[in-house]
Amino acid sequence: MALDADQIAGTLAARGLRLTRQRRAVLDAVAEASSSVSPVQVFDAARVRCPELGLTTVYRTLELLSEIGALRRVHGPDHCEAFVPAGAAHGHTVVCSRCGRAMEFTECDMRAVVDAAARQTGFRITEHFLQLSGECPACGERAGRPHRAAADGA
Amino acid sequence: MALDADQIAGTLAARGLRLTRQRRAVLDAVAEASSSVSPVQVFDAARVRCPELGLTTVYRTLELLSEIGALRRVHGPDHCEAFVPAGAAHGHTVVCSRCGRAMEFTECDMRAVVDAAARQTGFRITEHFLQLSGECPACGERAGRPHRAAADGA
DNA sequence: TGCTAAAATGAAAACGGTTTTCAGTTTCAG
DNA sequence: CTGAAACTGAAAACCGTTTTCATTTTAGCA
Repeated sequence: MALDADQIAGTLAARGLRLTRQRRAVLDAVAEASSSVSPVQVFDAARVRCPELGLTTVYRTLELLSEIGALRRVHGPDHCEAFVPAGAAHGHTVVCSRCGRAMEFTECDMRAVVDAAARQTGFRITEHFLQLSGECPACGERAGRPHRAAADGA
Repeated sequence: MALDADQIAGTLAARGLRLTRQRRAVLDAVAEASSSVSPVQVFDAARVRCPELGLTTVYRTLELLSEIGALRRVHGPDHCEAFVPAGAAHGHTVVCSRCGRAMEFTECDMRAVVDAAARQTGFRITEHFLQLSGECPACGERAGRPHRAAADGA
């Protein structure tokens, strides 16, 4: 997920802040994740690179990086507090209910749904959180289901 | 939100469970709320009717009523864990990010989106979790936004 | 190169919401 | 009436998050 470390470093510097080794580790951990991640997941992942990293710093950094727009907070169905790289914020996640593998999909046109909801409720809708789940191709095959082309769409 | 107490009592009875005074108080508290409510809000509201009600019971009841489909869990603006009465129809929830008020919308046709996601990822999609958030009509007006008749079919 | 002030850090304590434990009460079937 | 199961509230335990605090790192500068 394209998170330009230099650019982020610049944004921080403009505030007199720094992109330290710890912050870099947190940033990378979120960027490399295949789905939204909770603070503890970030902690575990980032610790591989930066073993002396503390959980406190993870929280502080997630907060900070959200503030400057590098990350985005999302409400996951499981963990309420989860983070995704800001670039992926408008993509959505498909999670395999068998193996947990997650993929992003970006070709999502929610306009019709959002418009319908706005029409029905009168809300001015500004955000949507969508998470799909099902069976990934690998699990489908493993379960003996013939591997139909992805474009099949059924 | 129409929550038919008799029907719920029946659903509970089918499991050998009961709609006690306390559970009834919790149910009513959520049903009467104008927005999504947190466990503590339910506690406070239900206590007016049932002063000896304990917070523990509120948690247990909210869990139970969600399980049988009488309530729906949503992500509130402040509190992650919030509840709204579940409409009879299987719908989705729109939550106001200002005041927490929630509405259901049922005219949701996710087929296009789901198909697109399946096409892009190769997943066989079986479930979706969708939550919209934005600004409810009342908050929109309060914020000085002209009341465009979104709900009036405009 | 040293020095200073600000930024940043981790460990531990504090905090607050949720869950579990437990002993006692209510309800229902027989 | 009696026994078993459902149900309850208070208190304790639990767990994720935030705050506190003493220490370390860093950038700017003489």
